[in-house]
Amino acid sequence: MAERGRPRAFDKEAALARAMEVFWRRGYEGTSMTDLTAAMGIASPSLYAAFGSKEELFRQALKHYSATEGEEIWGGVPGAPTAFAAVENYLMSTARVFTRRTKPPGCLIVLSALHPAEHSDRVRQTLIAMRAETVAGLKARLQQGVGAGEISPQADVAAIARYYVTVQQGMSIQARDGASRRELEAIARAALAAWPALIGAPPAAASA
Amino acid sequence: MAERGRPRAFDKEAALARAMEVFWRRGYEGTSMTDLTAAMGIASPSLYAAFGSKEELFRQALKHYSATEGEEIWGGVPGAPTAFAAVENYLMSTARVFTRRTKPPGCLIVLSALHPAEHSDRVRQTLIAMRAETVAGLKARLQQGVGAGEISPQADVAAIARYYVTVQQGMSIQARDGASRRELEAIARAALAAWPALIGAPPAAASA
DNA sequence: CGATTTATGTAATGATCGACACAAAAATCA
DNA sequence: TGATTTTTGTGTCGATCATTACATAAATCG
Repeated sequence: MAERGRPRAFDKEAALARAMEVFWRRGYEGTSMTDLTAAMGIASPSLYAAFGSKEELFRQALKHYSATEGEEIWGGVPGAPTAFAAVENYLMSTARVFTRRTKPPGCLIVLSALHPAEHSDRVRQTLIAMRAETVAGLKARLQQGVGAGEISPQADVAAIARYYVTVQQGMSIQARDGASRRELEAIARAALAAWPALIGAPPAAASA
Repeated sequence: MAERGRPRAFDKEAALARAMEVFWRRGYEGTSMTDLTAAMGIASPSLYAAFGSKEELFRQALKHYSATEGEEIWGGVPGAPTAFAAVENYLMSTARVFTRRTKPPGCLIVLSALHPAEHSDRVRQTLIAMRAETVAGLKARLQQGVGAGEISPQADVAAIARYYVTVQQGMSIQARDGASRRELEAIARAALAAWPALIGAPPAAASA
């Protein structure tokens, strides 16, 4: 390569991974520049030169999270053999990823910015959009299940997708409260127990 | 009454209600003294004289929340005719209370302090304990259902309670993301669809 | 080599955080 | 009335927030 100027003295990818973990554990607003520079092992001018600002660093941390943790949770969904297997894999992967001893519990995308605030509202809106995309992605996979004859065309796949994503988001709270992997798996199994009742025609009461 | 000294010039109960709503909307750390004094219509020395500190004000707001919103969500649970009716009432009340146009979406107890932080960790621990009490309360109501013969003695009532509380906590996230009352009710119905499968003996796979 | 470019460490910016000192105001008590 | 007690409004405390000036260090280019 041989680029001009003094070379960077730290590993940018490693520093980003550290930053991601701090945001994950403490939230966007709850993370201070002091927290970040301490965890990344660099001074603030280096952080600004490499990542732009706290908000831009967070956005790059979001990408890193999607590529690593997000992939581990969601990776099995698109190629799952059935719609049920996709949902099952999604929730069971969640139970595992949310309870690793070396990583913060729960989900970065769900927990990082839940409250409206002037100086973080763009971040919050981004996260809301990402969560909506999760519902849309699961709905799309369920729609495949309708095409495959696994799910009734009468079923409300949007509602089913929203339900399972809601359970997964609740698991973030539970993980924060100290729930074990086994407990999260039991929650996932309970949620999956509704499946047979959901994939048929909707009950008459729903359209009344 | 006739107490000594200059009388308070503001309504303490009304000011507490305003403070509760600010904490509810913006979270504990996300709420500043400036936010509070503006919403309550008083200056900070009056706030400190009447409520002690930001943390003590929050704790009193928590009590107020439990007595009003909490009661509206939970009130029907203890006296419900059946265990199923209790859970149904819990989730349906939640869908209504979480989506009132004049109030912040979602639950104060669930959303206010999810991240560990030095100057708010006692508050966070209190909220964790309150959420654990919710699970314990629902479990106790389900246990009554076991006694009444509605639920199999083999069923894992602790897991069932944790599952339904998890769904309700996920509904807080959904409400924050703009879900409507109808959408939350659909989530609740989907969660309730698991009920028949949950109240029998646990599947063999669960104990393997 | 000297000139240029980029990164680093120190230190400081203005803004905001929660909390409080202080004195004036408004009530009761003697 | 004067003494006592409590609240109110103004102003400010040190600490911390995200961000950046500035000078120095370390690399490449000519």
